[in-house]
Amino acid sequence: MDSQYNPAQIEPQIQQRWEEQKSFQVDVSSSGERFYCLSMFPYPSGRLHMGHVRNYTIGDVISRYQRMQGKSVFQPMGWDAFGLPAENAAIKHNVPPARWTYENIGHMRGQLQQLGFAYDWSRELATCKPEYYRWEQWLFTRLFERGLAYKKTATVNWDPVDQTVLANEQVIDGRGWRSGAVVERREIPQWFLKITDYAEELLNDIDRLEDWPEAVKTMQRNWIGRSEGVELQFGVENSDTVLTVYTTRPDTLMGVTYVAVAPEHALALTAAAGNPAIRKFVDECKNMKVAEADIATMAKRGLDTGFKAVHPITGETVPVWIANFVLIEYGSGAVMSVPAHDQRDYEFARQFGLPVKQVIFPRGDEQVDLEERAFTEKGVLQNSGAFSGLTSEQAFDAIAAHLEKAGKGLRKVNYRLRDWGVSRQRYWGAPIPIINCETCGAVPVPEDRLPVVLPEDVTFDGVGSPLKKMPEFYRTECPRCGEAAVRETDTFDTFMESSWYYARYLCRDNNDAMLDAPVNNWLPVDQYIGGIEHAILHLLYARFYHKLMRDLGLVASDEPFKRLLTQGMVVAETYYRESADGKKNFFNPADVELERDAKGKPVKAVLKTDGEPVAIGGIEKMSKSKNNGVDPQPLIEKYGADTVRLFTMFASPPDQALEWSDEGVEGANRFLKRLWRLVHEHCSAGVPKAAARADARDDTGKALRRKIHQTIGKASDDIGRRYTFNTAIAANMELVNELYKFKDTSDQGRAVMQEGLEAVVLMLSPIVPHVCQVLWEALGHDGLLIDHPWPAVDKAALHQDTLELVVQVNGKLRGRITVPADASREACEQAALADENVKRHTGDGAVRKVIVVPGKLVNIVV
RNA sequence: GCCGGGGUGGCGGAACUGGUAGACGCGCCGGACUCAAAAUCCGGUUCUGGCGACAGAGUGCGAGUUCGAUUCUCGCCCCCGGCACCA
Repeated sequence: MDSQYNPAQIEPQIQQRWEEQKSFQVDVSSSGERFYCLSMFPYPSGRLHMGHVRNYTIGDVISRYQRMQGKSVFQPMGWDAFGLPAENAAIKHNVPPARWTYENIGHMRGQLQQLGFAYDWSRELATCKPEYYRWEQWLFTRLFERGLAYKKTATVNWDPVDQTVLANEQVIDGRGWRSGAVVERREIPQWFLKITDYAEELLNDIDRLEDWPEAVKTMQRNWIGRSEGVELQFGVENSDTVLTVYTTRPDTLMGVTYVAVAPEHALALTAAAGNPAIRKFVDECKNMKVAEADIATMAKRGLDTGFKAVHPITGETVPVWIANFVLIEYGSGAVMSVPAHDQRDYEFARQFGLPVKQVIFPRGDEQVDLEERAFTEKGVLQNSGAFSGLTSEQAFDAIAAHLEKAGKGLRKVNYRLRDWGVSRQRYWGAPIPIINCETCGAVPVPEDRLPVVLPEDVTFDGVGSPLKKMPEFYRTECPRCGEAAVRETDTFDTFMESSWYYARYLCRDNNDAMLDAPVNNWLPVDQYIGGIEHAILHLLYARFYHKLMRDLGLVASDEPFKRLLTQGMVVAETYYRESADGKKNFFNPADVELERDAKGKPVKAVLKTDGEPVAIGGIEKMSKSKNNGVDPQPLIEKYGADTVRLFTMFASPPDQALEWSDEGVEGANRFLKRLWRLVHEHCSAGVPKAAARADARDDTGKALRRKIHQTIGKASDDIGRRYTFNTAIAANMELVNELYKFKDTSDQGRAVMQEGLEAVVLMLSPIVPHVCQVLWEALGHDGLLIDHPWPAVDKAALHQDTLELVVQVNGKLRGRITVPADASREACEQAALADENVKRHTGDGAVRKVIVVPGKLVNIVV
């Protein structure tokens, strides 16, 4: 071996050997124990960012570890290739989205290969290819036939100047990002998948996801949002309209003082027709975003329609108001309002001088001050006619029964979850396989005419979808009646592609079916890894899709992902200068130098190019807008893939945010060089014969062997069970420090050293596979390390004759004692009480109690 | 606003089941090697007081449970992720 660690030289060589031997190609039909390890595939944005490197290193470490456990491991990679950025790039650089995407894929594939990930590249897929999305189109037509896909109107952000629908992120301060025009809400017809039909199963099956993070499961439960309540009707005076509302608190029904409807509600439109002020208000309500966060935080606005709603029990009337926060899409677009017992209703009533009627009173002596806020807890009913005196729980049943008997209401289980809108008014996506015929309506494209291929050679001007300007695409004939008809020009939400790719990897080349039988040998995915930002949408849609595919007989399991690891974000310091107009101009951390005080605390940051100071802006998620992204490419070139992999695994546990640090990368590289030198030094004196058994008799040798096997135990648990790769690495660094101190050059000593070095190389190999392969060979082994089993703990080496115990007096640390490993409680107690410093603190005080925690501590209570 | 997560030295983090707070790394300080620098090696490094032995304080803030709390309970503050058309 070379005396110098030279990653630029060894990494391509090792990668080439893996490739030549097809080390990571998997025979899907092979038998034996299987492990499917999947990282969320990337959007091909152009270059890998640190988030990708982190995600894929985690997956690679788990894959390589599982392989060392003797399993057949499948780890694929592909491209979530449809999406908005390709269209933005097309507008900006005048390049077709397809070309831009394929070029990005080419570049990023090269970067992934440089990082040495153990992917089966023979199964790579890209979702923008017709061979992929044809099956998604096929599935959609099946769902359409089953009534699981349907069309209804939905609200979108409409840019009146660009004549286009905007994504929420394209609406900035209420205006279109390109046109600057005030964005309007607009209702347009769109396709939906009935995920609500699966709400109950999606909720119940969360309980079976034992190896998912609790946080993700809780978020999904809350997102689905099952509730039990009553759906009831208010009549409207001088109108045929019936206002249907849903409430989880029917016990508060007698406290209703008004009913609120959405600005788009039929009753609001009727009121607007005869009243210019109402008309104006309804129009103004259109100027708001569709995002829930914006709706929840915006100023509440309302106006009386003049209509009176008739209370379903008392027959009394209450006013009907239009409120901007009531959404036409959720439920019926109307809500009953009980200001005394709902905080939002309370604030609205206060703002507009509507009455507050208390009907629920606390059970105990709790004080209720309706001048301050609503009383939202349950209690006992008063002022509620026949229901007065009942508890909230009793009143729920009594009022529900009363309404049901009168035909004015029904108990109902409700879900917060809404059906999944899959239409996008965009070009770069999978075409929705529907033909609109004037006589036959929406007709699915027949199976033998799929895929509906997206034309890739397009000109892009940014106004509307190019598909709408391509008669050769949309002009067709109705598959049913043969008359001239028009193709759907909307495309699918890209979540459609990412909801089933994990299964398609296993039969990528099957052109006869979406999935085939052998995929079930590998599903569900054993380990899925991706960003926490996907905790709800992507992971819920994929679960839904899996159940759809199951019900179509395509998969045999109920859930797609057995174990889930959600990685934290990659964040970095931000630096900026403010220009005269108050605009912040951000600088990349790579271009900034820090000045520190005597303690090393950063006090000032200067730009490398001009030496002038820049402001330190705080740590944020790496992003283009803050210009704090660190490009992994130069780091790979400077330090090698192993160093980048080691740093990303060492800097923090995978589920927490990772803060970027150039010095940390330097440190990771230093450790690899240190390990290299240690092996080199050891081997330059000749490699001990494999037959020489490490069996130390002296104390230092025994202590080192104990450390070696303790480290194996810890690293096995950290990598195999806990997924705390940072602590596994730290444990190996400790071991390397111990090996450096070990100077015994006898045959016996060198055998222990050999044992220790082999253990470190094996344990680190999933994380830094290239350097470990070279060191493994230097240590006298032939062939590929990836096929060597994970090291085992020698229990005999762990034995200890004596233990150190901590002694506390009243819970404070006062001394340490060394006792035989098998010392009795009493012996530990005696030894503790005999300690000089302990004596000083116990003094003359009577010992009230002594707590002995075996192997850990003795606490003396005085 | 709602749902979820987080807050520990100068910094990233460790402490896994209520039991030694600060492992490991970075940074900084000192030393060795060198003509010198880099690299490397060795030592120190939570804060305060003390030559030291040691003592006091300390895990966002305020209370509580406990022999003992970073860990459990309650109330608050701040930061981050998601909120259905970014992926």
